[in-house]
Amino acid sequence: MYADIIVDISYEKLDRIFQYRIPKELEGRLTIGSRVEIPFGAGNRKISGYVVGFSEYADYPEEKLKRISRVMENSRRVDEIFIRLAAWMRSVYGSTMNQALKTVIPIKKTIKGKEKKWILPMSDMEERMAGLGRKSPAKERLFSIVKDREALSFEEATKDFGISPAVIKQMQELQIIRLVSEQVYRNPAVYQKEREKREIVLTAQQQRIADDFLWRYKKGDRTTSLILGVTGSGKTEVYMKLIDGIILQKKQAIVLIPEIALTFQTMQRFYEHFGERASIINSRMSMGERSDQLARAERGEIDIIIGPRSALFTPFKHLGLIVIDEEHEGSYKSENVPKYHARETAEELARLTDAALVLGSATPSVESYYKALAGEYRLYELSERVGIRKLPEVEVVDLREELKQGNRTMFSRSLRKKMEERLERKEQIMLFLNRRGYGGFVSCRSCGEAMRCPHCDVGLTAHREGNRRNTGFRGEFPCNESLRCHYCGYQIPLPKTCPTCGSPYIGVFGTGTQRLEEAVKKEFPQAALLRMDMDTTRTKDSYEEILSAFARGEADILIGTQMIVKGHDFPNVTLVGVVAADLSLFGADYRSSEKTFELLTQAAGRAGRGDAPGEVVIQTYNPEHYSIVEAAKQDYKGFYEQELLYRQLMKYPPCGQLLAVLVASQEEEKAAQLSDKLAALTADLTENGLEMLGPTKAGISRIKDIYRYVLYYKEAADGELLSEAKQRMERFLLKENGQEKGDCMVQFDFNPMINY
DNA sequence: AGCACGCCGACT
DNA sequence: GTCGGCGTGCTC
Repeated sequence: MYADIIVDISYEKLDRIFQYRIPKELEGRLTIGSRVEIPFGAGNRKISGYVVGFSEYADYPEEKLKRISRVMENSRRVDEIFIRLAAWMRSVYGSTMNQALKTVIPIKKTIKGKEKKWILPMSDMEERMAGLGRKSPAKERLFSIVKDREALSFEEATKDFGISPAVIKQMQELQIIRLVSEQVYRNPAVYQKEREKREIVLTAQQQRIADDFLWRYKKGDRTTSLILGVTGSGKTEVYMKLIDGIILQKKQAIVLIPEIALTFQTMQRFYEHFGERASIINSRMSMGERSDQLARAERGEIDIIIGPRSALFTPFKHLGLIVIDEEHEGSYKSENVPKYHARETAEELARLTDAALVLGSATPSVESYYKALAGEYRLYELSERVGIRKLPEVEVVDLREELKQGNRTMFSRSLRKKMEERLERKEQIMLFLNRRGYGGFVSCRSCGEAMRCPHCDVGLTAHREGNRRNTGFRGEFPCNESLRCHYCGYQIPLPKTCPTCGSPYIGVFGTGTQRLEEAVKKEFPQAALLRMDMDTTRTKDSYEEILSAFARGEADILIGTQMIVKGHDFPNVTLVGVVAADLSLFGADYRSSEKTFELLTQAAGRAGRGDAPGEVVIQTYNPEHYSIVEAAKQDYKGFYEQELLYRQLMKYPPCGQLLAVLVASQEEEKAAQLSDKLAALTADLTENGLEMLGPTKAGISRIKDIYRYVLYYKEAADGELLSEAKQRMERFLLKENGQEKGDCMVQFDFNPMINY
């Protein structure tokens, strides 16, 4: 047996596995995660590394393998746990150990590798240069460059002036120059002034849940809990009470929140109660700020961290509780390899650390509710809304009827009437459309040819930059109308004539937020509008800006995509209009109904959170579809029952497991060949009940000139055959191709959230 | 990152 | 020849 070891040096080129012999005296004393001291490099200098696996055979000339010097007993438990977690992620999600480790322990690399280094001249550098005995042209060269300057970046020196790092290092030691690394540590969180902690007052229902959970926690029961709480039932208060309880036992807590809901309001509530013992991480923070927070956590200066998916990897020494709010959110699944799901990973982390996991949602994922009903999770229900707020009244409008009546606008008569009323009463309106951009695709009405991206196999979408105020564009596009690719960002001005046949009759089809905005402007010219979608929120803060502008009452109507329905309370909003509920219903995705139900339920929850009662209008061509019917009733369980039938029938999760294998290559032929090969490799498993779909060209068969083939596997039971299939493919790829070589890239994605 | 190897020009 | 500086490449 040999040990696979990752070297504890923060340098990219060393970021891979090295194999070592295991000396007799250490046999059986090493586990994955052990920290060891090893001889490394030509000088056999002693460095530390982590055992990340064991191999029976050496992949490297056996005689060259060195022996592990010793185990470092004082290795930190946290590291060990994260390495085990990475090993778990590797085997479950199919990535390399390094990719997994990078996701789990990102600090080391970033803190040393990413910061910018500067070379500064020293005041007495001339004398020191003169003091050099021998001639040294490279030093002279650097000297002449630096002496007239304030500073020179390290990169510039090595790349542009061809000075090697060795020389720079020497000159630093000779005190001719000075090296400064730029670390921008802006003051991170805006801390509350010392003030009285705000105590949490719970309703009887909330209190019962908290008591029951903490009682079981003290007994050592670590069953995962699912809190099904209708919107406005005060899940956050319950979380805070649970955290209070585990802090009393000297434990720490991680609270995961979807990035989009990480608003100032949310953090405020935690700060008000927990003060400086709580800290927040978000994607707007610089690497420095982020690792600063993680260091504080490791030192035990904080007890609670609140953040998105990646906050899961906060190195607490005494983790006791992980809370995942809005657990159904798609953003908990990583888009990057390893494509881990925060919920599943949190479950494993909780197991490794003996922490408890609490999930919460008004519309739990079908998977989680299924487990709760099966008794695998403990189910808690919060059915009462806090205060006396009533559920909004929901009206479903059949757009087919509207069409029959000759109404061809985007607004049904009912929605229009209600909008007029609100505008008169100076109340606010939200219009929700599950689609971005100005319109759908652009095509020629003469020859029927659609405008497509030359690099990605998708249609281009039209964008109009008329309304500068809200668009977030800073005038970098000269044209007023443009065609853009949503995948690679390719952009051309909107052609006046068809590039294929020359006809001037080209037009924009479909609907989008910009189109809706124009329609509203035409119908309600007196109303002030704000629009929020991917295009108006390019910059990190514009999201917050738009929402707070709306909260301040600077506009009567907020138009937007799903972004506007998450989090945020707008007390003055009394009408929510879902303009076309079907848009998310027919995505070629088994989660379409679930997504639609979630979005509609959330959208409805936005109305009438203040004193005025709220109304919701859902416009649809499918008024009898269960996700619309049940969303209108705000009935999660009703939706779940019908959705489960569909999942059972189709063997989709939770009644089955899916594995998507994506094979990508610059050369289409190679991707096709490899995907065929992988299919052949696993073909015999179909006899045992594994279903294989494909391989075929991916739905988007080309992105940025990389061809994509996809292979789907489906299994009714526990996913054992899927793992078997994945393992076979991995082994094959490692042998034949060495992971990514062979000009192909292969990615595994379990129960994917997207369509390939 | 740190170390050694080998090249190259300069000087004994 | 030989010595030191400098770039390059490797590290199980």
